[in-house]
Amino acid sequence: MLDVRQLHYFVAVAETLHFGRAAARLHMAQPPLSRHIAMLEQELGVKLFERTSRRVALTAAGSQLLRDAYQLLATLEEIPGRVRATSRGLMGEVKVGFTMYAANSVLPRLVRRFREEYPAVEIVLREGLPQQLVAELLDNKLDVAITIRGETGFGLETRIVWQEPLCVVLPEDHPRAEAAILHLEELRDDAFILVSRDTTRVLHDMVVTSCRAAGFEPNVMLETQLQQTIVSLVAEGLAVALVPDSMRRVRMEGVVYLPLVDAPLIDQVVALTPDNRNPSALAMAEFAASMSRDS
Amino acid sequence: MLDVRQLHYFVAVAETLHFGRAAARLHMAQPPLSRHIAMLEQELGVKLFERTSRRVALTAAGSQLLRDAYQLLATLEEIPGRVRATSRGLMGEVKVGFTMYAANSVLPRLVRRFREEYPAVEIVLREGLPQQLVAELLDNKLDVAITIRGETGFGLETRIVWQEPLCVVLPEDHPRAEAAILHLEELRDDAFILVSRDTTRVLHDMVVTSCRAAGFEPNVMLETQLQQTIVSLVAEGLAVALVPDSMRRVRMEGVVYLPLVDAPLIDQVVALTPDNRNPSALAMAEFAASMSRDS
DNA sequence: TAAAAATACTCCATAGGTATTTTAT
DNA sequence: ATAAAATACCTATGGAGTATTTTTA
Repeated sequence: MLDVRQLHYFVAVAETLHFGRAAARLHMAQPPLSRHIAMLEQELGVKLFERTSRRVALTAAGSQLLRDAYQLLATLEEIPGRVRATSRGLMGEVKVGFTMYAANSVLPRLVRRFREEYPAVEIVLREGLPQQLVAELLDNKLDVAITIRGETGFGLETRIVWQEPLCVVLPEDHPRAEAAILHLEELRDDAFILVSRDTTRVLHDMVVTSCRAAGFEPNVMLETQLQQTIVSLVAEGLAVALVPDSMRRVRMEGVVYLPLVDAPLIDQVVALTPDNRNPSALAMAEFAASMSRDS
Repeated sequence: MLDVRQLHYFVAVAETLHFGRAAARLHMAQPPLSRHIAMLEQELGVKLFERTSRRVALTAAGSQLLRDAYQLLATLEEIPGRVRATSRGLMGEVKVGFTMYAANSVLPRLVRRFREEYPAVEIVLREGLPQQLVAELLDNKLDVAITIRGETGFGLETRIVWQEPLCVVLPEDHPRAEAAILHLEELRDDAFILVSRDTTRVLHDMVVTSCRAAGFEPNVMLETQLQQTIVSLVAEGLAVALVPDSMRRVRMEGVVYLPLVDAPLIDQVVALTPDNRNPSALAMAEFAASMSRDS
């Protein structure tokens, strides 16, 4: 294997074309320098310099080695910086899982701003259902997940990144569809569509709890897996529903979204396992949490 | 500057995740290996391994270093081969000058075949007049030149790569235009166009000498710089000319090319300065000379 | 308590220094 | 004749070894 120190020596001689001056530049005496070049030539089995006592010139092989040595020494010098950057989270990869709720609210901004701050960090994005995300976190398939608080279970660190109220979705021919704002008890006689409890327990329970707090038991007509389905069914005039405010982005013929008095807040959190040692993941989590504080 | 030996040690530990086994693989004892990893970590200012007495794992910085180290060590291993290849002429660059005579005859084949044999040698081609090529050779602007023997002057090494006879160009309405072959003396009363002596002395003199050998002094109507011009003027029916056989490739309305009995041969040579140390140039010269022997 | 990494110290190989010779202009 | 590279020989730094201690699962 080539000795990198000898490559340095070689570069000095190749640049000065003078063993004495090269030695001075290297803060060493000339004889050991001559010896090192001779060793290098022997190891390569190739003359690197045409030399007389008056003139030193590179051979073709020498020029090639000079080019290669420049390249190698440059990459060698870059390595420490890259490694240090990685240890500070400025370089690397974060695998981010997220729910559709995040996709419709905080995720795009988070990704955009994080990319500005950490351009050398590769962000790998994967959408999934809340439980799935938790499983992948615990399995180290994901670094962080942007999901709904309460779906995270134990053993995960969570920090709030976004809060949004529930709002009401009504068919546009509903008697209250023209209202500016609703009290939940005005819907005590309506049929409700809920997201199923085993998909997003927190959202399901939040709706039921809110209704009970408003003094009635909701009349649950059916439960679905996806929020999108809820909106579609409301559009058919079959029922009403409570959905996260960010669902307003899903515009659909035949539905209206209305705010709710004293609407309960849904917390979106960034979650990660406490033993995650990926500095970019920690940076991402910290960044997400700070974004929530700022806005 | 990072020590490459330490990078090797690091790779061994990173691959085995076990200091003892890594040391065994490196044919060394475990303590110095631990010390080297510690030094590397100190130099980088970064933890490379999470280690307990039971488990060793890479940190994010460690993974980054592993990737970088692989890359660096691989290029380091490639260098000797590249340098040796360069010294044997298998890699590098040859600057080849050539005349239009070469372009019309031997050059295309030479370049094609040389590229097959020496795919890693970059061939830089430049067309020029014979004297210009010689000047650029002496000035080290060119490595080799494919030109006409006799135009090379002194101080150059030359080897024949191609020989071709002179042939006759006639206007198609010339009385001898239907002949299968001509004796030069049949043209004793025709007007001649010659290439000017200061452009291609050898060609000029060869025509004059041939005519004299055939027993007459050529009636020189005019002299031109370019063979192409000669053919154009012959097409106008103004005169006849003797041109290298490869000029037949220049087909033109109104001219016919005929062979000549006892036609003198023009030698094309590869020329280079005797002090050229570019192995690719020597390879090219040798290759060109051998091509002439083979065909 | 046992397996494995870290520390203490010892030794020698080799990188570098000084003195000198060789070489080419 | 002289500038500069090569050779001879010496010295000492630091890398590797052995023995031992520390650590944690």
